[in-house]
Amino acid sequence: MDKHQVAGILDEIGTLLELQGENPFRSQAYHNAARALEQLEENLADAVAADRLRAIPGIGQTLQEKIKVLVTTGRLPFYEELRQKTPPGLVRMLRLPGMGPKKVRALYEQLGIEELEALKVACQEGRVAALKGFGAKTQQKILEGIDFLGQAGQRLRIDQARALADVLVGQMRDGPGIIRMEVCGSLRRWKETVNDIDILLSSDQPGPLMERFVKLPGVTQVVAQGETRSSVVFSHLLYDNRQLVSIPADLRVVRDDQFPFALHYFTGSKQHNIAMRARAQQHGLKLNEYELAGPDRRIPCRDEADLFRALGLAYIPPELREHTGEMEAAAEGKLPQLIEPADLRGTFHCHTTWSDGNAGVEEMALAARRLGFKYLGLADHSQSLTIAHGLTPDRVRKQQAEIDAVAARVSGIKLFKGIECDILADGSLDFDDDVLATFDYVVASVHSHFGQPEPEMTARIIRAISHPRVTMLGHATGRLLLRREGYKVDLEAVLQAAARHGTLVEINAHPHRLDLDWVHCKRAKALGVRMVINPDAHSTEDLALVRYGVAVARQAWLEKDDVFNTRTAAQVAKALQKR
DNA sequence: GCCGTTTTCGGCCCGACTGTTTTCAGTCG
Repeated sequence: MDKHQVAGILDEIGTLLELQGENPFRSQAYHNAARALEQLEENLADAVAADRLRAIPGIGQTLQEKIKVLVTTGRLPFYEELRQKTPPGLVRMLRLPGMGPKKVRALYEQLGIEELEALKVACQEGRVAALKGFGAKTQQKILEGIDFLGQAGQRLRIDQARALADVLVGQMRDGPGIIRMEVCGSLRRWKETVNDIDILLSSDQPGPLMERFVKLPGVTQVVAQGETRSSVVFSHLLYDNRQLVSIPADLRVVRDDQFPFALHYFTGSKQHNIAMRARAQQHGLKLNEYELAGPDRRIPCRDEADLFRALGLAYIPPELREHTGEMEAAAEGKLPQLIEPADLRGTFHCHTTWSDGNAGVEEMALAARRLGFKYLGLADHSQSLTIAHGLTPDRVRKQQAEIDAVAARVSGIKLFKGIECDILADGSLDFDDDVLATFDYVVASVHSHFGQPEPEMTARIIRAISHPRVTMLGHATGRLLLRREGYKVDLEAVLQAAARHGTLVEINAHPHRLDLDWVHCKRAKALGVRMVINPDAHSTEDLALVRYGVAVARQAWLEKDDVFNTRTAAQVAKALQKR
């Protein structure tokens, strides 16, 4: 059982305990432990074997033992008993907005409702409104919530949420009365997926702004409207008007002198905030979303940097605010100089119409130049991937001739000739050495036999990346975002092999299949692996997706030198030649 | 269930908003 599975079970236990009406701090302890496990960099089985779990903050004696049982036996009697006495439908009912464990429990105990479908019927028959503590409005909200869950209610990918946030902010900006405005929450921390959009603004007249917000075009539901905070559901068409995407959006308004505190507070994460409040307490101060204050004085701050400084901390970038050691590092002045989007000088994993891309070589080159890139690596698919028009050796020659021709025509951008070469089932490569030798670089990727058992998949990838012609490993885990699945691979072993052979490992930045997450990247860095941020671009627009890769790199505390494509074109050319 | 330079017991962030209440519990972030 890997750490994600164990973390999932601990999370579920926490939820089940809430539904049992347990001490909330006890259930919280399970959620906290789940979070801690997700961020574990090393292999969970190793940590268990070496008795290192206890050292992780949030995991004590009891949880260490439960995790150990789970990892070694794959089961946990305590969990199974808990599941037995809680109908699984109750967990789904918790996802309804405004429904917490107490309400779900009341519905179950007093009406015997244990499924969303039964709840809907009970609402329609008016039985819910008759319950003590419930009423007509609650009943109506539940019905709306069931509807919303049916059509949306899912976490959104960050690229979709950003697009919607841009629309919302743009619409708000058109009006008067706004002093400062910022998108905060998990969106500002660049999490892969987000639950909602949080917008914070400062103003002297919150009332009219609230009115405007809830009446914006695209607002399909007003969930709450107060003097300083409103919640709506916002819907917008994305992808050339082909897909309607909905997401809850919150607006909060504060006075301008409160803005830095509110910005920090609403950016989170929750764990980071709790740690910050504790630190404020150690300084004899109280921190909330409005102020940092002692018993007899308020400490004025113009921006977040002032706030951190007042607590003896260097400025912590939003991407680092996950309570994973950033406070300690900031206190000791040991925060890294994070890689910046502008540090990227080019990218490598890009397809063209020669295989399954939808733009030609020249179009891609021009688009890369417009983005300010100094070089672009073209890496179409190799011959085995027939479904994607993989290049045969003959077409490789023709494509390379075209790249030379485009390079001669287009100035200001250097083109590298690459290939995304399939790793065949046995770990051999899809071209003979004489063909491989014609490329500036080779990205090796798995595109077939995804179902191989872990040992075979691992051996296959390690064999491929130890090949002297292979420059970088493409989508190392094949992880698909939202579905969270990839191929089964011992990533630790793969990263160690990459470190041994000096193989670059790609941070695949395409939001659809973001591959290495920040925990993986931290581990990779610790093992001495250098990374490369690639968008797996199939269109000119996809090139801009490297920004998401930069976000992952920042979350992993990577600096400019940790990432290969921060080098100049000349440095890249030299490095590739040496191989 | 976790945690400890005020603590091994008694805390555990805290304020806004809603709905059902008549002073507050539940939910959310």
